Amino acid sequence: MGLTSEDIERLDEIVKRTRPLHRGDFLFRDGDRFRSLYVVKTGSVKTFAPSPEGGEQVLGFHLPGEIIGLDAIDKDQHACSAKVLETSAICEIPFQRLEELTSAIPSLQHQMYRLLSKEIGHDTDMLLLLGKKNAEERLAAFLLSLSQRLHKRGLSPSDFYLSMSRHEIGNYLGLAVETVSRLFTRFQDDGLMRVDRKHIELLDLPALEALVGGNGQGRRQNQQR
Amino acid sequence: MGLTSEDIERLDEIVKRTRPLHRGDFLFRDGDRFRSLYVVKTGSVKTFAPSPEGGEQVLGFHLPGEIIGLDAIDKDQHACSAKVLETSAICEIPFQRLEELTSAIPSLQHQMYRLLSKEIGHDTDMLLLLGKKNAEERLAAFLLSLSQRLHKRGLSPSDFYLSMSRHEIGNYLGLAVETVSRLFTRFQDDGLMRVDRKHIELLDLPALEALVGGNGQGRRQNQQR
DNA sequence: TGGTCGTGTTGATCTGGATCAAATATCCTC
DNA sequence: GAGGATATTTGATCCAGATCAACACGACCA
Repeated sequence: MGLTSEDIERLDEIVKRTRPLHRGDFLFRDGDRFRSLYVVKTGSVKTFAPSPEGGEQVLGFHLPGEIIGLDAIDKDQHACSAKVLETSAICEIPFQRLEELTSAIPSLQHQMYRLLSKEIGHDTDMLLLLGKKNAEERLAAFLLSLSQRLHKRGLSPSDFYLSMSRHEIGNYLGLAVETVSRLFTRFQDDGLMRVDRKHIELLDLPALEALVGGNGQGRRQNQQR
Repeated sequence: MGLTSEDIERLDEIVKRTRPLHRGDFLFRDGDRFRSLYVVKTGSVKTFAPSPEGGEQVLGFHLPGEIIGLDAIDKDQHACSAKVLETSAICEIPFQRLEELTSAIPSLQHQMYRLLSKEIGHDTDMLLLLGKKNAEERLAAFLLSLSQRLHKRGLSPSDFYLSMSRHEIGNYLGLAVETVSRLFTRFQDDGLMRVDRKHIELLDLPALEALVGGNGQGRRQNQQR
């Protein structure tokens, strides 16, 4: 990424490795002072924000290689909580130190801008998903997203375990638990995947992609074409 | 914001003022190479992304003081289009130049991080809105958001014109045009606001806030409490 | 003055997915 | 390994909001 090995070393110096965290542990809670970004090394983390009615909105599931906490820079305070879904190794990067480093290393600064920008892009994708896609498309998109992200880390794109509950999946996708459950059943019946508890096998990636893509016509066809 | 007048001047030097743009003009289209960020001085702009089915998702409406294009840094290419909604004055900031400047001015770099982070925060709010709120709450939130943003720029928080169509509002909020129209009528009947064509008068801000806030119970109560 | 087009409103109907209700299946805890 | 709490699944019903279908305005123009 345009960083010299010396740069990498300097970056490496400010990263704190914490001992493994376990299911249910918090990286931070909403309202906490913002100090660090976190990077998932192994395991998974969910972030979620309280909604005014007392419920919560799951904002994302974070897999190895992904960064958490970027939304807190603005207000210097976390607006969401991050909870570990399974035993995980997480790195902590004190933001103050990182910021100093990025001032000194232009290519690192550029990477930071890209990282923040990429996060906006993800959110945009979610907006499209929540605004325009039906239940089936949402779940297919979710499964494919997991698949692709795991694959990027060298893991199997078609055989993996879900570390989150159906409840959390539903919350994330704006669907009721029951709908998620029914869709898993339907997808299995249709030969798209095999589901056993938390264990997922995607049998027909192309078909799932077609579902997300453009064949099905979204929520009928809602709004502007 | 921790910038000296000299800093401001250097920043000012790289900003391009373009002649006024008119309704329908594009700042950029999705797929365009990313070169600059844009800041609305007066008027308004909508950004929207194509959805696979051929429709589009309105991603945001941008009012004076707001910045456009941050999502394109990552891929060095725009993933959405930006269209002017009414005669508007827009500033262009070549990103390359800005990036050089932020390397030299730490407080400006910090502002950039905050800006990007804030954008993520906005998107997060929208996710919550689309994922957990019903039609009524969405429209109330939309109106209040406009109100607050206009007020921040010294304009009336309760009396303004909508530069976007009902269609665009619906698309943005994940609602059908008809629903938006009906809600305007209902809000008016309930004495919350006065609507005349594009002209809006908010008569009862507190009541609107209550609608968004926590009294109504969202989409019933959906998902986790 | 009348016609056409785009936008907005209003009414009737339909439906995807939420809710409600129950029956399992898993998971802990001691 | 029994017993209670939690998660998941499945079935029945309901309803907010989408869709379908007219109709009402302007705005603009010939």
